[in-house]
Amino acid sequence: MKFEAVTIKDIAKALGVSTSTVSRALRDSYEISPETKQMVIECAERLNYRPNPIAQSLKEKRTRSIGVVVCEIANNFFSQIINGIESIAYDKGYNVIISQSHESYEREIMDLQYLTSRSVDGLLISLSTETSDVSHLKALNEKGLPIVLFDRVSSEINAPSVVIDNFKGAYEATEHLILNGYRRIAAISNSEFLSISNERIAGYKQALENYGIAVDPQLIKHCFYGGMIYSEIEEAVNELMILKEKPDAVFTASDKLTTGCLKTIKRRGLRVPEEIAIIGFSNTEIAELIEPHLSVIRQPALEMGQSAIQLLLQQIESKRPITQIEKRVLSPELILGASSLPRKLS
Amino acid sequence: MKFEAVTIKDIAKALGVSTSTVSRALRDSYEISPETKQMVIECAERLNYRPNPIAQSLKEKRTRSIGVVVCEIANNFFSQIINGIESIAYDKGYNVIISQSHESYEREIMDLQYLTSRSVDGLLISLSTETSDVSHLKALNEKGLPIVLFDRVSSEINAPSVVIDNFKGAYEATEHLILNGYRRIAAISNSEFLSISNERIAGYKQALENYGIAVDPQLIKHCFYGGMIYSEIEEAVNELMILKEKPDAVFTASDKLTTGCLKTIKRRGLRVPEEIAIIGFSNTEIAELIEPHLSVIRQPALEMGQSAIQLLLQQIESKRPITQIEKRVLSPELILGASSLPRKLS
DNA sequence: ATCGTTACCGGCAACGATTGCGTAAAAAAA
DNA sequence: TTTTTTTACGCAATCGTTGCCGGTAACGAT
Repeated sequence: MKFEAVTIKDIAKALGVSTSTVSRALRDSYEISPETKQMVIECAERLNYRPNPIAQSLKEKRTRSIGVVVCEIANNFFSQIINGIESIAYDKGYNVIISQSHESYEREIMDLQYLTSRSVDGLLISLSTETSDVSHLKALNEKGLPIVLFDRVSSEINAPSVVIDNFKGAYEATEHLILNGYRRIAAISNSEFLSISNERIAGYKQALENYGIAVDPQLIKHCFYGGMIYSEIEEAVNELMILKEKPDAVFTASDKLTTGCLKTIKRRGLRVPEEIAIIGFSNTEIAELIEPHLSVIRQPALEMGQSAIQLLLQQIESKRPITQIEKRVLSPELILGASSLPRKLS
Repeated sequence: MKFEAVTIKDIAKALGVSTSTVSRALRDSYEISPETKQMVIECAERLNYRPNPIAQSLKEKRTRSIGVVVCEIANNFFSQIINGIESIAYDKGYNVIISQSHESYEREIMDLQYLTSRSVDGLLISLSTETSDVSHLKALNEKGLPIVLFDRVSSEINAPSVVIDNFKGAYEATEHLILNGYRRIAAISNSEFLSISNERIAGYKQALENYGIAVDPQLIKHCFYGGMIYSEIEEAVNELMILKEKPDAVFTASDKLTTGCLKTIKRRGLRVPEEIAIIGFSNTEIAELIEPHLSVIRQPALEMGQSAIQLLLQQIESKRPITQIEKRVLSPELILGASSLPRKLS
């Protein structure tokens, strides 16, 4: 398939027919006699012919490949999503081209440029932290490139999306802490520019309000890079712990933040949950191994990936542009461990 | 870039020159006058022209894309490797097409078929557990497809490779256990068909022998799917724990095996390291959060990915076939925690 | 005998970019 | 002024595949 690839011409020459005939025979056209078809198909098999997808792409203006942009591959949540995407794409004969934005707006633009220049048939993207202006995506979408947003979305783009019910996840986690007796609950979240971040903080606030606890802005920390840089988390935790009224619990809004926060807490020698309880978003598969067992809000990452690519393929393979913009909302799951056990009053 | 992509023809028409002139001007050919070049370049920018890589591929018989086959994306070790691959590929203008074999030989064959039919310029692969026959890869390689093997390799294929010094990692881990006073050291490893598995077990055995400890076959367990199926590990541990002479320590030979084994041990309520010590290969970023802190052999995954793609690009971009088959060996790193602390004699 | 169908198949062009070859015009050499 | 050289560009083929148009033979109908 590399140097001496067999082409339709070789078959034509071998059989003494025209390339058009071969092409049609292979595509099972009605205007080719059964005998010729038979002959062509046999010859193709004998020569181990594989159609050249490059040439097909050039003609048909489709590449059967889709682009995926995430901030980071080496991340439980995103690698699980990619797993979901890949599995379905594979079944449908599409291939997946992966790019990382590393949370950089510029890099995201570059990625997109690159992917579109490679003529992907569609795009799956979770926005970078730095991305506040989405006009590049809007432009692409309006030009007719099928796009599906997932996880970190933007309402400005008129495209289907798959998200987690972030509000609910955060609300339930916070409520759980409240019901277990915690009152000064801190929140550590990603950049405030991120959709997911705001929704999660909103859920957190709503829970506090519903239970008559005042929201204290001092207790809300944002880590711009979402914990990609560990010192960011460390600083946030430190700032919380030097408060006059220290928090008795903390809610963390992402995977890296959760593990990073716990790491800092442990390094400071604080006992969990006695001195500070913790619950957070995380897709780690080893919450059970962490001491104390970590209470987590788990996101259905695999399903998210599958949903996203399904929506995309649906869009790609439908002839007419979709008018109905579907927005799928998946529910996160609360998995309770010992890190948020009922508060023991001392 | 989707519907009304600007082509070289559009520029030619707009400027009243031929497409060849445009092409040559854009490629900075010496036979185009500076003024014309200037004009063409300006026009190209104005129209936001992007060369169509599909057409280029068809002509140049290269796609600037490389295929990657791993058993599983959602795995710390492999996602870190992919991160390394992607970062360098991106810089060099290549894109990365990812496939998962899910440890299945058949699926691996399919993946390969798919990737080669997409005319990737090169291939990066870590063999599936089930793969014992590598003739498909040999054939591909001999046909001229540049291949680099990583992690799970086969000596039958005449291609560059990047591996971890598995023997050393296992040896040092086992030695560490011995020096800390453990004597009945069990080993849980992947399928015995896997190169890495054998090397790690060999290192384990060598360490035992060097310290005058007899190798007990009963203490060596193989999990065919390397822990993809949790029950496999559970069973292995259970078998070890019903032995008359129970092990006092266990060495685990992969990420999933390590965490899975610890999970089982914890579920059985065994104290670590008092009742059983553990050390194993793992690339988790949160070993520190695990109680007791997990002693791990950490593999330089990012570097492995980077090394592999460098070797591949080197091969792709060199005119003549490489005669020197390079085999890079990276050193694993022992990171000691509390799970393998010196044995307290009771 | 002529015409219209039907069944089959080939030629040509096109997708977008690149390139060897040819050549007109300009510049240099005679 | 004529010849040669250089400069600068166009033509057409090519990569592998497919779509459109057209053509031919065979056959039955008129």
